[in-house]
Amino acid sequence: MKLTTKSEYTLLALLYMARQEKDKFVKIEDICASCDIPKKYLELLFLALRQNRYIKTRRGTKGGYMLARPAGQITLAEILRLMDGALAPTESVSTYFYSDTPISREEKVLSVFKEIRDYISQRLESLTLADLV
Amino acid sequence: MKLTTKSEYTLLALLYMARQEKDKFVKIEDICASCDIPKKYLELLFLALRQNRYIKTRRGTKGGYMLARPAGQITLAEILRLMDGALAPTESVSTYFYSDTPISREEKVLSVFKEIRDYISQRLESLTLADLV
DNA sequence: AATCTTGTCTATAGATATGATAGACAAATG
DNA sequence: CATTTGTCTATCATATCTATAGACAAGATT
Repeated sequence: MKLTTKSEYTLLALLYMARQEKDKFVKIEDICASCDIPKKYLELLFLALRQNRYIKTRRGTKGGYMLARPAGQITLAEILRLMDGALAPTESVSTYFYSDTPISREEKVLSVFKEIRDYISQRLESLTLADLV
Repeated sequence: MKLTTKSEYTLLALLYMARQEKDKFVKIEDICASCDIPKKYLELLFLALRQNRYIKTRRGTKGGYMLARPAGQITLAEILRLMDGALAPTESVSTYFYSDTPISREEKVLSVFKEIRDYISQRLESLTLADLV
């Protein structure tokens, strides 16, 4: 688990959108100005958000971005996973990891890391954008 | 928080030492062979451990490394912090961070991250090497 | 004393990840 | 058809991570 500016920028931008009136497209320019994010970089992040159906867009004058689903249906966990990968503190306890390495024989170590992983997941899955506005 | 091989290697090595009979110096060679860690790399990690008084050493034949304190007095938290830095999920909620950035105005986001940070710290501070052997 | 063994320390190299930018292209609007 | 705004791929600079090299220091053995 390493949350980078990708997650931070994305969260800021999504919360900005969540605060807009319903069905209003907001320009990336506005978000960048308000949240102090480099425009070209946020475009890249939005590309991923759009391809994963978290936001929808329209081009041209009057174009922009808006949430594709109600804020209450977008969890923090899915956003952070999309932007910065698995929430587990180490690869060795990431859900789809398996290999017979020395650390995989340290059962007690692994179980602590798994406990932490589960706590983080549950906490972040229980929160939606609506909870954070 | 990003746990890398530094933390994993270090933990493996410390646990190996914790399992030895008391007052026995163990050669880095042995640890590397047993835990599958590159020797030169582990030397580097041990340097930090030694400078921070977690292990003590002796050179020459019959030399090697051993824990400088009882395993029950070395917490997981201090080792992981030493090797991979702050346990907070993001810089923005790391203890000595302050700056007036957009994220610092998102109180609810920050408080979730702080909650996670506190959970991780408490969990890891409550565990010592002795608990993991 | 000479030599072997093992740890100390600084420098550096290669690979990967992160943060950011450039620019050609596509579609909506007036 | 010109302007505006989003789409997408490529690329770059910097930082971080993993690992190695090599000169040096000190304890052990003979």
